[in-house]
Amino acid sequence: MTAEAAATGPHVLRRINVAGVLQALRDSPDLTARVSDLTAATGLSRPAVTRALAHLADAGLVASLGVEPHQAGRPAVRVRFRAEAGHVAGIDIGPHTMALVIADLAGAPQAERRVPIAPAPTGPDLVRILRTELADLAGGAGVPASGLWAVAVGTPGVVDHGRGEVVLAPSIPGWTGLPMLAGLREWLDCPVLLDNDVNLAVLAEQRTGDAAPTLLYVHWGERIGTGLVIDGRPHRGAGSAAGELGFVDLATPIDRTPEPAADGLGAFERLAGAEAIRRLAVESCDASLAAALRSDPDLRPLFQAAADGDPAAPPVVETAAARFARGLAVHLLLVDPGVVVVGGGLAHGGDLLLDAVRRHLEPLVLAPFEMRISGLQENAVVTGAVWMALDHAEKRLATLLG
Amino acid sequence: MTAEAAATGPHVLRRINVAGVLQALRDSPDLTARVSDLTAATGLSRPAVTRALAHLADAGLVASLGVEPHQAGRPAVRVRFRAEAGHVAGIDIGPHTMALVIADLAGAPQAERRVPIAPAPTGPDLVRILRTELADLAGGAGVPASGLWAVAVGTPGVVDHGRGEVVLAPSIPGWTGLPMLAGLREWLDCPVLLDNDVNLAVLAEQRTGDAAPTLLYVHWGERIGTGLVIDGRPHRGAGSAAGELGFVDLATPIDRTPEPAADGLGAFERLAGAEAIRRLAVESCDASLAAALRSDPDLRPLFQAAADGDPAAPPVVETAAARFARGLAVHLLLVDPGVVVVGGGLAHGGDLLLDAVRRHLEPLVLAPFEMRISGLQENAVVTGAVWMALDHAEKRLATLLG
DNA sequence: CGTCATTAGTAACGAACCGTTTGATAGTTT
DNA sequence: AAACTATCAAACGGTTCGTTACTAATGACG
Repeated sequence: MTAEAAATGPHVLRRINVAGVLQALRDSPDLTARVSDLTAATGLSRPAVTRALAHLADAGLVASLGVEPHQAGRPAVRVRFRAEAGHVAGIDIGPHTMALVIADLAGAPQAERRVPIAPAPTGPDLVRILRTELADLAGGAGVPASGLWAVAVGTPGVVDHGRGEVVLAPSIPGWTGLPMLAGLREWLDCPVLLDNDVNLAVLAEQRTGDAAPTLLYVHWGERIGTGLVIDGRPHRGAGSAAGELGFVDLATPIDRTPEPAADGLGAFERLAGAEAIRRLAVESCDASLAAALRSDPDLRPLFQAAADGDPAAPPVVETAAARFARGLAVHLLLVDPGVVVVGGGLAHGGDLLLDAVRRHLEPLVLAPFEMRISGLQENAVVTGAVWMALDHAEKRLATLLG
Repeated sequence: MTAEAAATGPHVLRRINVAGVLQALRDSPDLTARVSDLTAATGLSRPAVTRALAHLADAGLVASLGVEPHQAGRPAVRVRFRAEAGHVAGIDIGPHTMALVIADLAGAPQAERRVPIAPAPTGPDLVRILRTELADLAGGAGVPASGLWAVAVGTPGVVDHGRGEVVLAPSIPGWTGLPMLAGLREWLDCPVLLDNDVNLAVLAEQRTGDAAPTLLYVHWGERIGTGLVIDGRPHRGAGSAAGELGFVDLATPIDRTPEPAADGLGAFERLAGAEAIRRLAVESCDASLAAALRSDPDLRPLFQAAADGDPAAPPVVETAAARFARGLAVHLLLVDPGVVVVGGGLAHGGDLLLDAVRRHLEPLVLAPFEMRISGLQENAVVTGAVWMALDHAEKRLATLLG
């Protein structure tokens, strides 16, 4: 048995056509359609569509809505995709909060929750919280645990998506190599996927946003990292280590050997990360603003000051934009993604900051690009987790068509 | 008509199965197989395979080889993929030579030729040479012009692969925006594809080499550029401008604005390109070696000197490796390709040079990687062009299965 | 109020494909 | 020469689709 590339009979044809009808139904507005709509969309004959719908109804994936308002002739029966036939969960394990969303097969959220996490949690702590909250959330939404078709979890750190294991997570003790997924899979009896949070954020931006097939997401906060979607699929790299813009070294002169990092941050993060910008601002701004920035890592006061005409703020914004542009330019030169979405704490800088970045970027790159602020913000990672779980749920859906 | 996603009848099933049988045959060693081999490989029944082979024979894509030596029982008939049913051409338009290869559908070269090009050619010159040489080569190989299913052309510069147009080619006057492809297509009556030479070189490395699905090719010569294959498909970027490692600026201090280039080279090319290395060597090596390097841009004497124990050579090699590592590290951090293949003039440095690069690279990156010298060297681009033409020929092959 | 036009759904038929079964064929081995 | 083995070819039943003809349901109009 080498490839098994070929089909083996008419029943395969039926499966293809049933899948096609289902696809057409799910692509329809409101997830409902008349039989005639489906014949037009699939190119199949009416009897073939009817047969396919009968199969889908047997599998519990479509239901009839009865007759609909009509103009002339016999009223058509509307059929509906039963999105409630299955559910998925997306989970974002962030540094301070855990976000959970349960969505149906159409991706519509059925229940969501944000749980604050006590400082300095350990890996086992997080697993415990996750299990408690997920069970409670699912129960409240009337979704039995067996009704979950797939669960996707996003976490900071380096994640081996293939093996579903956290490879490196400096900020959470006891998180690396934890047999978390095995336990969750056993408990939930469904696939549990794990991925880097930035990878999930890109996915969310790409699916939810303007649907450019290739897109670069840049997390610009204290840490700096990028996620890349190429032709609709996340690019993680051979060792799940792509997107480490934060570790690019633009500071050390070319013929000097870079020093190893002492604080766990990457070279570019030390130059252009939120903490670096904050320190710049504290040094150069007047007393009241400096005091505000000294007490709180949030940079919004800085951007507010710039918007209000404080003369000390613009040079800081300018420097931040210039440095960030130097790093981003490298990525654009190497990958040319066409569309860049910026998220993270610095996204609060808005177009004020982004316009400065664009201005500095323009002479450094060779190809045109678009750049915008993330529209999802703190929901990006959960949303991406839901999308990834949905992608996986397709496989289970396919088995129901036989 | 939105998607037409579904199949529409048993004939589609037949097409799938015929394609599967053909695939199994083409995957067989020597491109030949017995009927029983094909039933095992495809999972189809013997009559189904026989029917499929009859269709393929009608289309001219398979032929019988008669009975074969046997052990016991009735001797089996061997069938053969008729690779000579169609041909493709790959063409590499380099700065000094034009290389042409005509290959059959199996990718086996039927005729090849390298033509020196007089210095400073114009675009129309190149088109004239291409047409003459291609017609002559095809004629000599017994392949009528109408027997070409696809032609792929690789050229330096920025190429819009989608529209098949040279966007930017600083070194060849009258090459940009030339309606070359329209003319060639009309003459040849087959698809003519155009792509950047580095993109084709990667493709060749990926298909010919150890078949890692994701691979980064770095051309390290006077110019520096990279090509990327992700999951078997070339990544060109949204604006066909990916892979411009040569323009990455690692020299300008972070808070200074980079100067626009005066010589057409990129910032990293001015640091680590062949010309920069040569100048370094001329300055620091002793008289005889310096003289050799002054008169000839070829760097092989430098590497020879290093291998022979000349004390002046290692520091130059070391500096070159260190600088190159700094640039390559950026690419590895952002994309994590896993496998890096180095081509171009500096590839003559061999493992002597590459070991130094590996040593400098190791503390700069986060994920493991393999790095090796290109095995194809000056044939990389033509070979890649043949592969790309073959990829396109698949479409025509598919139409023959109906 | 009845008829007609219009649209939706259903049943029957023929065509195409696949897999299984059965029988014929061409060699080798005993 | 007979037995054996693996391959090839033909016939049959099952599944799927598309086409065609027919029935069903509703609004418009006389």
